[in-house]
Amino acid sequence: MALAKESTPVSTRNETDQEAEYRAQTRLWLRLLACTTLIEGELRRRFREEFDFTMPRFDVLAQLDREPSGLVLGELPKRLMVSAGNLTPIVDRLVADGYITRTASNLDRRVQIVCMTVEGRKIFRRMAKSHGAWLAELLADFPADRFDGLIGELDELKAAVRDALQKP
Amino acid sequence: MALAKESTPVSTRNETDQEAEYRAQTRLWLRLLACTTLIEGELRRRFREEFDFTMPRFDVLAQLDREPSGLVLGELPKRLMVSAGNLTPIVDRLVADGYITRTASNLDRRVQIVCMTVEGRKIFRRMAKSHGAWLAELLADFPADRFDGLIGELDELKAAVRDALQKP
DNA sequence: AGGAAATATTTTATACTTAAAATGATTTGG
DNA sequence: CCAAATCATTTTAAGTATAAAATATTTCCT
Repeated sequence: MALAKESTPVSTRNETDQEAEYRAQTRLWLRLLACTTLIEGELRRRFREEFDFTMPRFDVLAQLDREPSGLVLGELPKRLMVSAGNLTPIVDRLVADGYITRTASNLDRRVQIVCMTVEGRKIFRRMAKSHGAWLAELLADFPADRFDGLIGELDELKAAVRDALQKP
Repeated sequence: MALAKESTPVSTRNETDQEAEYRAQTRLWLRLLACTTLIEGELRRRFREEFDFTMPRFDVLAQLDREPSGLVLGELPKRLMVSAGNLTPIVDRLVADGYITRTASNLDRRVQIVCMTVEGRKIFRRMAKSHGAWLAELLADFPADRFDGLIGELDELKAAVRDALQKP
């Protein structure tokens, strides 16, 4: 890093150490971001080209595929880690296009239940299969015997970050 | 429109094995995405709250911080892995706010050079320090002795994906 | 030289994303 | 029993992102 053009006074020595420590964490973060961006960009491109579909739409369907009896709308932002307001137009479009239904609960009229249609499920399955194949293709050169190890590390990383976010 | 491209590198296996393999790769992808989303969301929140700044803007400044003599505008989309059109309004705003300058090259009037201002650099340094501290805080619970290992794995993963993207 | 290809950047159209305010429905506490 | 707090969802405003078309400039090829 080209930070040290001026000589650092003795009094800021711990500052320099601090920056050295930050560097390792920044490297990890940049690698994580680079991998995600790389894969995400390619997946988006293929979704668009092959199915004229977007990843956020696919992600919603993926959640609903696991729930044959549908899902309370409010569950989606939690599971997908996006804001609630974001989902409104996405769900709107999926409904308009016939992939899912949205029905108000009659126990609590604030609540809405979203559920994949038969036709939606059929199309989703086709896309999910391609999605798996694309990932397999993109990850083919990564040694198969190190998959589980990396998954485990990332699980721990995620747990550690979650813990850190809980603390304050 | 019809790109009859079969992306099935494991075509000799039966469907069950294929799906089982896809599952491991999907798990890895979802973990990667979850970690990135979690960290990115928190960083964005803090940038906004502490500095009323966004991450894309910070990312541009981070590139320019390494280049005291400025950077050809066209380098930014490559380094940041975003589209060129995306950067136009971001650079516009950074110029308007006095963080950077944009000057046309007089050797080639298509080309523009962007360069951080003295004031921009000062503010950037302050933000970069906080950014490092936030990352340190978020990653504090991840064992320090496994940092380098994970960084190495991610480097390999990135290289593998890049290779896979090169192939066709 | 003169027109075609290439290059750098911007514009346009569309979609995603968040934060914060607004809306409408339900629960709760005095 | 009703006003206030709470909750689920939508709307709004601003910013980010892409792909594709447009613009402006330079280079390349006879």
